[in-house]
Amino acid sequence: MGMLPDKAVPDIVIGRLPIYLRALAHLEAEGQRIIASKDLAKRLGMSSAQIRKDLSHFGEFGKQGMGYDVTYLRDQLRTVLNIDRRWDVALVGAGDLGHAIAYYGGFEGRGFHISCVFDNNPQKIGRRLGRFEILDAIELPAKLRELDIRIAIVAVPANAAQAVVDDLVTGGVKAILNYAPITVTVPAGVHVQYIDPVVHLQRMSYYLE
Amino acid sequence: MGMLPDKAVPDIVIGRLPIYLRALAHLEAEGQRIIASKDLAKRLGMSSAQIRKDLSHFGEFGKQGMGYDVTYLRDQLRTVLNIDRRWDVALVGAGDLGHAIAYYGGFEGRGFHISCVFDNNPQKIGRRLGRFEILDAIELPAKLRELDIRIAIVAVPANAAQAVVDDLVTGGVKAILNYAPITVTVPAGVHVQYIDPVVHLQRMSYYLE
DNA sequence: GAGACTATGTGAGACCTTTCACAAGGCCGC
DNA sequence: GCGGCCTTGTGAAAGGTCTCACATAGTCTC
Repeated sequence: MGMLPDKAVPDIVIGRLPIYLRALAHLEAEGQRIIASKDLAKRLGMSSAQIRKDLSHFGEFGKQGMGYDVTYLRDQLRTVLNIDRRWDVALVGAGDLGHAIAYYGGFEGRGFHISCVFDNNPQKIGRRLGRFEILDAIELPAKLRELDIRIAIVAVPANAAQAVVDDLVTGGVKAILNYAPITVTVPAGVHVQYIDPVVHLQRMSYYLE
Repeated sequence: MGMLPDKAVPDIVIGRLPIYLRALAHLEAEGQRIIASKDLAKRLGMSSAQIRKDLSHFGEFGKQGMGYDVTYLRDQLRTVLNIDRRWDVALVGAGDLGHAIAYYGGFEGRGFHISCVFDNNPQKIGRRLGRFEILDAIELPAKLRELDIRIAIVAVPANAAQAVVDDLVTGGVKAILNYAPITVTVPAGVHVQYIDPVVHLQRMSYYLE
């Protein structure tokens, strides 16, 4: 009945697009107008064929003999990644880590905007964290629905993370960036990405000595 | 002449070991003595066969009919990952991000210990950041060799990151955790892992709407 | 405007990773 | 100690990803 969907693009390809996008932003800042897959590949430490094949999932963005127009390709990738708009993001956890995230200036200009901060500590609720008033985590699901928020960042201790994630899912969140050092469970259709610096360090220490 | 090396274990397998280790630490804290691959897999949202095959690269750690002894497997994974010891880590960058990292309590107890902090800002050099005196980044390579440091964390702005990484490599560092939002180039044999929260968010925003 | 050069987009094949499915081995109750 | 039950460790097969290499199409020089 409906048209057949394109075969889904592999997630591993999606994962590389933000890397390409980041490199293109730097190239543009450097004033470079055109970039060949070979040169981009060199910069990123990968093969040019991989870049070309990745991009080919979404269209033909290059010019044979020339390469890619930096600005055009950047705009195309933004569209593909759904960041040709600004996403509001909820931050849960107003401790040291939440503090650092709330003050981090790198979200604006790359598609994201922290719009509210939650904590469950009565000492903190109602206080300010930078430009935010800290909201009561008990209101999490209701507030998320009210603000129509789809993305959240979790910066709470490991033992609170699963409960927070459950509340986020109840509130309609579909994408979670989890700084808590624990693997959480979510229903199908909800995406989770993890940031645990120790996991990265441990992965590299395997190769040491 | 020398004995043939075992076929190298795929890096993707190495990347999962810290996840297993983290889950085992939680299981142990919960008082669980034994865990079956099936139950661990459920907790981590993966297949039990993958866990068993991953572990089989390093030995036979389980008991048929029973599962794995939590403490024993945890110790074995620590040994495999070379974290049955403590690694000293250098932190470069004493800004907001460096501050948050220096104060993060999660390194101790998981194999790592921040042992020195560098910055290139004359206003900061000589001041204190928590328990650290901030050292002059100009002395990076010499100091790293003196202290025999193999692992570093980069928390400087993107435009300074490549120069810092080059200094780290000169100083003998073999593993770099890079918080700067830029892909850096390193010689073969040096490992880099990236933490850029925006990259993670962008990857998930593809699936939204 | 013709020829030399360059870089894309892409099938085909090589290579890598995951899953399947089962033999082998260990526990438990009676 | 025997039968039933359970889970590991692992070849083989299936599935996924990357690289190769080239036809195609565009640029640039003269």
